[in-house]
Amino acid sequence: MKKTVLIYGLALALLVFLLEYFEYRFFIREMSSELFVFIIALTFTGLGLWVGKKLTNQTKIESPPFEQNEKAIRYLKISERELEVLELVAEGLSNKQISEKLFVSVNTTKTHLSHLYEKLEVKRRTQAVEKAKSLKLIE
Amino acid sequence: MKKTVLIYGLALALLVFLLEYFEYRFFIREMSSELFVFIIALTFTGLGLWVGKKLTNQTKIESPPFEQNEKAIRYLKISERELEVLELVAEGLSNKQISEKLFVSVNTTKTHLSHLYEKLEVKRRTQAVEKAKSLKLIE
DNA sequence: ATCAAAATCATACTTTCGGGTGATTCTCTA
DNA sequence: TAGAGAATCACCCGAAAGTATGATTTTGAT
Repeated sequence: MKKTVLIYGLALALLVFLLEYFEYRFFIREMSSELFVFIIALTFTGLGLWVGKKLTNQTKIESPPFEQNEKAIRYLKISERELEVLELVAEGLSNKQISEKLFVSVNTTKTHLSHLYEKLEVKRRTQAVEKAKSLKLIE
Repeated sequence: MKKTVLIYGLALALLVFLLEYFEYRFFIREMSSELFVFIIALTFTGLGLWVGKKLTNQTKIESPPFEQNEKAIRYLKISERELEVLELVAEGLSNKQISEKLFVSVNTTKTHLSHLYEKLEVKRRTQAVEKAKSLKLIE
């Protein structure tokens, strides 16, 4: 990162220096103004591309961070509690285990699940997990 | 992609045109040569970065290719048929649906599943799917 | 040809899920 | 403060899932 910026700065400085040194007015007389601008433009487009590649490579190779699709959650009108249940289902817990974790009765868990199935338009918990993951509702 | 290149081309053409139109020699007299080069360079570095971002975003979002962990499958002694069942379970199918797809009885499917649960050391289909995915047995 | 593993199926039984219905309490907002 | 939505719980019933045990058939390797 720092290295990339440094190299970029050096390249920039070098170009300016060279132009100055060789009296760039001389070049201008030799080539058309369009060509001159073109060369500068292409050079620095290349540099920009290169810098961009360096920068993105360093941020993208890392872990692909999970970002929850909150829009979808809102759109599907899935409540906080329902989402909690969904996450636990995705971990493979049984209704009973989920109920114990959340300190509610099994019936409550079942109700939440029923609502989830409706909203996700599925029939089974496995399908719910699949859909929820594909919609990025859960990790 | 095409759009990106098009916009880049247009920006380039526009700049050249403007410089020509306003007799850019006039500018040069007003500002130092370093400054002139600087502005061009910065402009096209920015363009390069932008183009780079567009391009990488389109190539990087692609799919990270799935490669099955065959070693683990062999180590766990999971048979072909069992793996098939596992994949269908992961798609959210019921035992009945799986049985129909594989042209076997529900009992057979259940037997395969029992064996899978043993080998994966889990109790439920949801956990089996979770574990199988984390072990890269299935996609 | 024999042996072992895998695949198939069955029967019986228990547990878990899921659907349907209805009720109560809480909380937030118009 | 009235009303809507969320969370809680209960009861019932049928369907699906999972367990246990045992049996037969296929298949591949020795």
